[in-house]
Amino acid sequence: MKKSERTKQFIIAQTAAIFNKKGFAGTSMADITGSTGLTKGAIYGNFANKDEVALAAFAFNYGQIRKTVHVELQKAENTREKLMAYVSFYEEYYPTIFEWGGCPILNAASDSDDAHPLLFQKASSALESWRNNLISIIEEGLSNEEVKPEVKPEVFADVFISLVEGGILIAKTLGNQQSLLSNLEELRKQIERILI
Amino acid sequence: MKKSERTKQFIIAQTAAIFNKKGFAGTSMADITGSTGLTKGAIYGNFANKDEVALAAFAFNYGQIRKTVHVELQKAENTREKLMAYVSFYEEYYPTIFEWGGCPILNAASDSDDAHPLLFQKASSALESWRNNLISIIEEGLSNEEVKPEVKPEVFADVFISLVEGGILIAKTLGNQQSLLSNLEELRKQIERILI
DNA sequence: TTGTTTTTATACCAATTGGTATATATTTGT
DNA sequence: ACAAATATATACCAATTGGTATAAAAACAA
Repeated sequence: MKKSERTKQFIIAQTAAIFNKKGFAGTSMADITGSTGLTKGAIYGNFANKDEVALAAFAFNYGQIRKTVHVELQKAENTREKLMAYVSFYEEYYPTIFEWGGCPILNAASDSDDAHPLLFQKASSALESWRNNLISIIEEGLSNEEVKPEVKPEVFADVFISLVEGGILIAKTLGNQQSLLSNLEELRKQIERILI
Repeated sequence: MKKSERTKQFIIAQTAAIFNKKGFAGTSMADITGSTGLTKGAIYGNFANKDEVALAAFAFNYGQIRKTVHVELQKAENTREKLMAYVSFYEEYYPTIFEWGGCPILNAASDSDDAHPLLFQKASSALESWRNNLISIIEEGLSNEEVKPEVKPEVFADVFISLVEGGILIAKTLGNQQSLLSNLEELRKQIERILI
């Protein structure tokens, strides 16, 4: 790995949480140089502009979560285990997610919807891919006769995502983890309810 | 109503949607003077600083929703009708909410959590009061024997809020209203499920 | 080790940021 | 209608914004 690539990764790692917490407009180049200890010369030598750092930071934040979920998902062997793997992931990692400023998809989507179309598109794609993955799991469950035939995959996927993101939002805003934990427990029940 | 108060209300009305869409850091004084047609002199003659305009804009956005929900809620006579009134409100007004940049509580909470403690506190209070209102409705339903005794008010309130806010988030991010509408339909079913 | 390429620090830039002093208009109470 | 109070426009401010040219320093290939 060349020096430039290492520096790039270092900059991303140092600024990812800042962008997630303060948003695109709220994060300045001074924040970036400050948190990395590098100068503007180094930043602009590795990134074309602030936008590219923000985009890379989002990809990093999202990638961390994606990667970890993927590992949990690999262990799962049927529909129940796959859906429950998501729940377990959030039960286990929510303190880390909170430390990093909350869910990057929620943050990036509501931060950039009107101001930063490129970042918004990335957030949108990330959410869509999560949703599509849930839909696939349920569709597979339907054809395997693990899921009740009247279940609509899209509808359940949206409820699923809402209980997770809503739980994070409430817990972070009210400062009580319990709201997320009880949402996850409720999600468990709703998963059981759609299974045969 | 004095001139200053009228101007104040005018500034708030013109900037409320901008703050909701672009966030605190993303909205500049130039945005405020631009959208009102007034100069800095006029703005700073009526508000101490940008913070106060942002705070007033949030209060306005939240107040609009609160007021309209309150009207719908007045017509309701029992637990079912009260809970359903919320659902009907969102079914009816979601196009307006989207035009204004989405739910002000969600936006303000995720915009200000790390950057602007005062605004975050307002968003937090707003969410708490919504949650408390739902809890009260369910508690009353419990003592009236309209709600099944095993129902936990806090848990259901969190699920309720999550389905609404999650639906808004998904619909706005993916550009499909259907996710919100199906969440609201699902919420209706979940309300029926806790009723006796 | 040397010569070339790449990476970084410094110093600078114009534009914009939030904010203020003040003088001129405009309301307002009488 | 008139004087006092209030509100607004203009011109300005220092600080910060994102970004660039350039020269020194470090990494790299031979």
